[in-house]
Amino acid sequence: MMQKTHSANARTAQPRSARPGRVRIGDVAASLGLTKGTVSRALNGYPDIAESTQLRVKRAAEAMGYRPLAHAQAIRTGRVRAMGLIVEIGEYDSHRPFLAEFLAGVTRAAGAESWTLTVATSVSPEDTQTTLARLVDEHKADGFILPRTRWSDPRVDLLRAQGIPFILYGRTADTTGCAWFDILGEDAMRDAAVRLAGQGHRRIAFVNGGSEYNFARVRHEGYLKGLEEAGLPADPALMATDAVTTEDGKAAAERLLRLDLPPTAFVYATDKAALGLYRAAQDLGLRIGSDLSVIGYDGLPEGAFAQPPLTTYSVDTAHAGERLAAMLIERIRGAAPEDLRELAPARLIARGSDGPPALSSEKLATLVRAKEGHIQGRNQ
Amino acid sequence: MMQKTHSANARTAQPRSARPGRVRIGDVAASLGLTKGTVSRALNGYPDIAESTQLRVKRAAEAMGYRPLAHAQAIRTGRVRAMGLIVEIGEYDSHRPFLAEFLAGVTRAAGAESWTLTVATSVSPEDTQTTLARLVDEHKADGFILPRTRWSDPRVDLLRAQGIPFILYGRTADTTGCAWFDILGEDAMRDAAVRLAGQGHRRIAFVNGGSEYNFARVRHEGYLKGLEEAGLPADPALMATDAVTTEDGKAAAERLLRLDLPPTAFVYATDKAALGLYRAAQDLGLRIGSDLSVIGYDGLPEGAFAQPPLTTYSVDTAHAGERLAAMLIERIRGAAPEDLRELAPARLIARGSDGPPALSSEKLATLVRAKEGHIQGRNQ
DNA sequence: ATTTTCCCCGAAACCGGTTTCGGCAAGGGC
DNA sequence: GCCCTTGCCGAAACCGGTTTCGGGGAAAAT
Repeated sequence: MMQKTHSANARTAQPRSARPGRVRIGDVAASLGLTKGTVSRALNGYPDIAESTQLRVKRAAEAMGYRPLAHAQAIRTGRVRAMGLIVEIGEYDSHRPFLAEFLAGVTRAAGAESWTLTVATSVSPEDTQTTLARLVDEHKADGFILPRTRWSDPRVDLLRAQGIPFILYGRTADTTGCAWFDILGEDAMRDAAVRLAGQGHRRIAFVNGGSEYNFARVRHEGYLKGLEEAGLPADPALMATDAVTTEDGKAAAERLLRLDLPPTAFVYATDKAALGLYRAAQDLGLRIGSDLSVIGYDGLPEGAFAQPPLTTYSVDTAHAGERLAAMLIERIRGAAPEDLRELAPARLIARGSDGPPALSSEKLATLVRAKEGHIQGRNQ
Repeated sequence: MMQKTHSANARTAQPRSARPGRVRIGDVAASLGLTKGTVSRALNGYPDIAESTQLRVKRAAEAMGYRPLAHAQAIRTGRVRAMGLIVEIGEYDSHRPFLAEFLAGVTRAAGAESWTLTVATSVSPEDTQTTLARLVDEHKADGFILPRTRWSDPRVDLLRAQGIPFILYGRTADTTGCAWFDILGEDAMRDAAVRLAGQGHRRIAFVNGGSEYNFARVRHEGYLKGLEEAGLPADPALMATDAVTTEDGKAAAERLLRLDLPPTAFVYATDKAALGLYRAAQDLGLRIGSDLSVIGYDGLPEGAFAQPPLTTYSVDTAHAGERLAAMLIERIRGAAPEDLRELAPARLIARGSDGPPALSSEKLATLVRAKEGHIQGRNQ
């Protein structure tokens, strides 16, 4: 192993350490007849440096193009000015479509403070823990953004135990020491249910996402609250869980439509799953927006291209990233976690997938049964 | 500004630098009765340390859970063990769907060597330059992955001038000092043309992507080569450029189909644009896979769900990321750029969007004209 | 038996910053 | 006129590693 390193070093034949030509703090100091300690304090705004000197130093540093090495500062300050993000990339990963926007938001806010973002990926929760531990051990980041919060989240346990700052995108069970930013998915689901009830729907189904995540919990609560506000009974038969993919969403829709009294309206916790209803409807010859109403959540671009375009509660993912990054920096700088808790609403994008029911549940049931018999007959 | 920092420090009230409880190299040394210099050399496999000592040290370090601080090493070695990636997120960004896979590949390979990835985003080429300069100045990365290479690429100029290692995802005009990994888009386009010709098509159109990128250049060449191999003439009227979005792809298709002798087959440089042909075909009442044939490129997931599913040349983006990261590390360790140039083929996924032409160009032309007149008539 | 060689390792410098400590000079109070 | 602040900066320690240099001791050569 050493051989490798040695020969490599030999080949590059560069001066043993940093880039040549780089201007160091000593250079700035020398050019001003000061010591590097003074320059450092001046640049960092210490109060025991004369205002005039401070200005002189800053001007000179600017002119000479001096930029302190982040890792050289880090050795003393213990801060690398970087935040960590571990993206869990499963087989069917639902934040894939938002990743670019999210990163854009995070890096924009981070860059504004001259921070950077260290990204890692993982394929499973266990892998996430391992990777997180490595980043922590090597201190590659001063704090972490934890997306897709689980109800009981091992990442939180790890970081809390080590006393490392973090911020959640989402909420979690044990809130002690937790800062977070989250979207009010519960409000969206509540509004969706109320909206559909207002259109005349009486049987409104709810298809939830992966139940290990916290967002599923709060969205479910919101849906229930919506029913309550609308004066509708909560029927467990009308609720499905763990619809992650479009296929899942389709399967859930089919099951619900085969009920004796099927729902005429559907609230989906995710757009991706909601698109499954479109396929189920197509198979059954039902028209979305009249025979069936559906409201989704996320603001997935594909939803806008569906026929009819999907009514949804859209999340500003870039903004979420920005807030998370900014808040994490505050947290690392010492702000109390209790003061860093922010919730933002999702925004309704009313499109064509919901409206007054064209059929009663009874009529819908006969229609479905007729079609199903037909399909079965064909298949046999 | 200082006030802020000061009060923040006071609030956290942590020991002034690194985490308490962290085991440092001195601790390992003390526990073995050695000096930290010796421990460092032992861990880094220097040949002037006795084999037995080396083993003893490594075992102790392992047992004590010692992990050197990356930035503490960096101050002397000049290496932070991190690579940089700047993702340009424009309005219609075509690598968005691949970003997750790409990051997965990059971080997998990087993590295998205990490297990390620093990600930044930008909104324009100018922004990219600024961001790149900042990362370079602060030495947040030892080298960079440059995706979406342009024919003349300012990022290359900047890094070359500063002597900072980089690797291209794609190729560029001036290859001096450049290492790269790329997909043989030219071969894919050539094969696509030959394949369509083999199915009996005589007029094969080509709809290219953004012409500022190098990939457009090579894919165009491949298409021309394919025509030549098939013994077909190259007709400039059958070629379109800069189709970035699905809308662009649709517009290009419509223009081409209005020709006196429209093409019966289309080679698209990107799947995203190719999906535009589906919309154009739908409007004109033409069936894809018989009336019109189309072959795309990228392996976009949406293509599989189109009706009929899109035949395409699929790119293994995760693999590309892995190779790029691994090669960049080699480059940084001193390998010559000339030895780090790798090309991989795209893989044909034959689906239902291509086949023998059901109509001649002449018949197709009358069909289109009839339909167009109809639409115009309706619109007026 | 002495000298030379070589193998190991300790001591100390070094990397590029930050932070502590102390001292000098000017200003203020008595 | 003297002492005590106060403001400002230099000197030096420090952070956690890496790398250079040199020397002690055992083995090999003479």
